Amino acid sequence: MSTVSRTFSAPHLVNAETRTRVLAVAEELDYRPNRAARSLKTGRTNNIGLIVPDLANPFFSSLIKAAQAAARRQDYHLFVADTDENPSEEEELILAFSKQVDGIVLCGPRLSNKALEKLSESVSFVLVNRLIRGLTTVVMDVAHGARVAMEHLAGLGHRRVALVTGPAGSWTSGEIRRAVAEIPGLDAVVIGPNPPTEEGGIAAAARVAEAGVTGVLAYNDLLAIGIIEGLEALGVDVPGDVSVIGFDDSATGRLYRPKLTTVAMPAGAAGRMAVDLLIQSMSAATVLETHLVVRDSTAPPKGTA
Amino acid sequence: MSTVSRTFSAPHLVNAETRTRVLAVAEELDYRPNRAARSLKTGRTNNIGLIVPDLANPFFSSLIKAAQAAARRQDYHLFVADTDENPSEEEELILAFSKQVDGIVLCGPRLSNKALEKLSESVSFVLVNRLIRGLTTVVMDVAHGARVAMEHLAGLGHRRVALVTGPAGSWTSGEIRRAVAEIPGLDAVVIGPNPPTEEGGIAAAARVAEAGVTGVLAYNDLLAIGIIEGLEALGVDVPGDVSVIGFDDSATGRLYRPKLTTVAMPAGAAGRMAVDLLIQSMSAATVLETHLVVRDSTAPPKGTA
DNA sequence: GTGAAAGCGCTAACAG
DNA sequence: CTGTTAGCGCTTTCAC
Repeated sequence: MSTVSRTFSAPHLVNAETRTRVLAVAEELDYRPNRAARSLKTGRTNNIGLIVPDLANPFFSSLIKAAQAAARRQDYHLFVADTDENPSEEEELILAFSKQVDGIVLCGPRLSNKALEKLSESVSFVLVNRLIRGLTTVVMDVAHGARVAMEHLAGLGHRRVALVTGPAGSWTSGEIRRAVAEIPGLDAVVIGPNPPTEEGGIAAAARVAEAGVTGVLAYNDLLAIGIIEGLEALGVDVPGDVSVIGFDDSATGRLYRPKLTTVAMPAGAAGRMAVDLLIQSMSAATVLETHLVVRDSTAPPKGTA
Repeated sequence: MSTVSRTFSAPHLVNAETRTRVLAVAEELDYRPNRAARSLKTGRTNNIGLIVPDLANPFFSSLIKAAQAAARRQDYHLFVADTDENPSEEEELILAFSKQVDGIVLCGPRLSNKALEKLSESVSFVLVNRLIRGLTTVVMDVAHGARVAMEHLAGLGHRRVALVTGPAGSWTSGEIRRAVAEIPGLDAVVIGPNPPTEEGGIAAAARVAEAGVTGVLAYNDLLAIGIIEGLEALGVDVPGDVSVIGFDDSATGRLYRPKLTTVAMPAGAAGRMAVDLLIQSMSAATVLETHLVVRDSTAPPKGTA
């Protein structure tokens, strides 16, 4: 019995010939170790939980895809769940997962620092795009992305711009806002918080139009596209009258017309890293780079040419 | 000890007052039942596996989102995995999941009927968009969608059309092809199989252009968009020279310019139903309706107006 | 309505 | 290198 156990979980401890025999019989009997029993004994599950605000958001899809692949390579399975941008659901999910996983990758958490610190006592987790001292994190350098985006607009001649922020409680949204506020000599009006969706953008478009700006940086591509849709419905041309930049470099933005200028975010890399950190139970604070992809939704302001 | 157990898994068997006391102490001790131990004893896990060909495909994202919500409502957790369109990976995943879930939702499986029937002896699963006698299935009426799409093209005056099919092994792709072949008096050239991605579409565009057709029905929106991109790169205007229809009604297609005419697919409903069927361990063959959404990528052929 | 006891399938000392 | 043994935390008869 122990020999069988060892054959599966520590093959090097068993004679090669015996091992082959065990494997052969296992195959014949269609035997596979029961993971529940193994977890019960070892306390480890070989499962990872992944919690995101919105499963349907393409940014998180890429992240999940990469995370799943990374987990699978190391014989881990991935639970996924969606909080619907709802902090209390987030907490419930963490609790529900906690006994069933070795750790949780929490993406764009909306819970407070305090709540997160408290929870981290009972489950180990890796935070993606949220920075809390003492917790393992993978963040993207959105501040840099925001600065480059604003420089791009300034370089084109834009002087008065809008920052259309994302959900309240989003760390990246706050970072972007902070970075923009610190750019010397920039006149940026802040519009938000907004739901990070196309609808959110359409709703924000009126406020953008009223703000009398010629450039817009939006929290993500979906929001940016919504803004463009809303603006065009109001008779404002993009990029003729107003330039718009998003975040994420999503396929939707790339295929949209005008092709969206956007800050590329390494979603896949983040998913992969988070899973790897969790499995190696390393603590670290990793910063991933971002860069601007200039396409057709930005141009010099009217009257410049 | 048993009383505590009963308090959590069969509360009605325990005195209301005792129950309250147990719950209070549990709360204080931060106690939550260990699911691994429970599974070990009961043989049930309260977990469901969900396997899709591509996690990053928005069609599957919607399906997953709905499936997760349905599972969560019934206190089930969802494992997800991505086969990368690879049948052998699909089989491995099924096997890897089998001991850890009560059932598997298999979306757009690429394995053979025989392999699937064999596997169904050791795990219970629900098939989405694949019809096999005796297995529980949720399929979308893509044949109807294809017919309506072709009627739409015919109604606009198109006589010679192309059907750009999806991956080999895809049941929906086969269904669409069959349905199209059976439409009387329709001259349809079949181009495929193709990977169901934008790149696949770009690659297929040349063959579409050579085929001398004025209308195209593509396996999904991604492929349709790729075809449009490829066609326009070749100087062919959509819908001026060629009309294009996709399948899925994805956000990307809705936002793309020209706004894509497409066959709407009830991805969310399918995910929800599949999970519900699995949990109720019902066997059934459910057919979900599809409908055509006419937008801007279709128009009468040149010289008709 | 509650407690006592057995056992789910595995792993991890430990002895041989 | 292999076998023996105890026990992970729960559920489920079976008594009471």
